[in-house]
Amino acid sequence: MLKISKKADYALMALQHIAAAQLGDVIPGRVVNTKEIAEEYNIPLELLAKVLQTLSRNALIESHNGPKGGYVLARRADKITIAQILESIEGPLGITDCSHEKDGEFCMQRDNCNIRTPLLKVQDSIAQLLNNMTLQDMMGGTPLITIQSSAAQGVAR
Amino acid sequence: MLKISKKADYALMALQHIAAAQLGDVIPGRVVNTKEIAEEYNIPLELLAKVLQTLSRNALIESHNGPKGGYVLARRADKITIAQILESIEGPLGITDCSHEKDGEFCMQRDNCNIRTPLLKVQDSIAQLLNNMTLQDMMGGTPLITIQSSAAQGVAR
DNA sequence: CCTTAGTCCGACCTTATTGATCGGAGACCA
DNA sequence: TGGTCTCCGATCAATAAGGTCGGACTAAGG
Repeated sequence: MLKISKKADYALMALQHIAAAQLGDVIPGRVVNTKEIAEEYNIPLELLAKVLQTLSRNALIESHNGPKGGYVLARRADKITIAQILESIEGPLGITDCSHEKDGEFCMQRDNCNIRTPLLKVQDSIAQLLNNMTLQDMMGGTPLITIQSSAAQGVAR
Repeated sequence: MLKISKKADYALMALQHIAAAQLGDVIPGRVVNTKEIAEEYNIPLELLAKVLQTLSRNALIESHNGPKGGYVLARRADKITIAQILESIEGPLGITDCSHEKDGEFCMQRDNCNIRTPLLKVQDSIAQLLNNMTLQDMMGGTPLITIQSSAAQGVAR
């Protein structure tokens, strides 16, 4: 239960990879294309492309077309939260259907609903969790920043 | 995103109702049948029945057949956690596909996967949240527990 | 300047999961 | 013992996810 979609998974992997490339696993500011990511993680190429398009449309990454093109982070890794990434792909966080009811529409159970309030509390806790964790925080295994020792480069790629 | 299924929703409503009936909104120890719950909350009768069957099979409620039959809580409301309820309906908690991989099977991305560890941290936090909240806590606007998000700190570095 | 290879982009199809439904079996009470 | 009320298991339709195809654009290289 509460499983996030494959597309969201792919988005997280791709962003982690792009961030790592940009922070300097080889060359700082490097542009990385769809094919490279797809092969690295065994993700269906065309599906990953679709995911990256969505992320681009939501201004999390920037696309550069043509030969030597690819994607670059739109802003610093510590300014991109997990919540933003997931919401770009799967839409707004909503444990229940009645989480974001507009005026006028409401579920059939609304009148006597006895679980709405507690569930919204749970939802808030999860939202807080995802909002407080950034892409930077996910870069645990890979060396942060720095062009440094050749040992570090060996590990990174 | 992260939306729980309708069936899980129904399960929570039904259990809350059964618990309320049992704790004495009219008669303590009262047996409540499927039809009563379905009408109270405008839930499709047959679908709710299926949900209750599942809960019964998972030993969260006890079924009594025949006229004047119905369902009763299998144990005290403060001994039933939200996690147990949701898992009965939707299966074990798993943010990602690789959450409960058995030996031998693993996702294609496993080798170079860079997000598995941080996501498992997030999952643990959510599990903790759901395990610490009982059916009792959902009764009548009672105060709720809130966990502070420790996932981000735990993963960083 | 023009060709060409490489890239992103948007619409389409297939498959799996959820939501909902139907008829039957068992149990209790009169 | 008959009838009625209840739970139960198997089956069908709707929705969303996963995956695929061809076209449009860009920038380099001759």
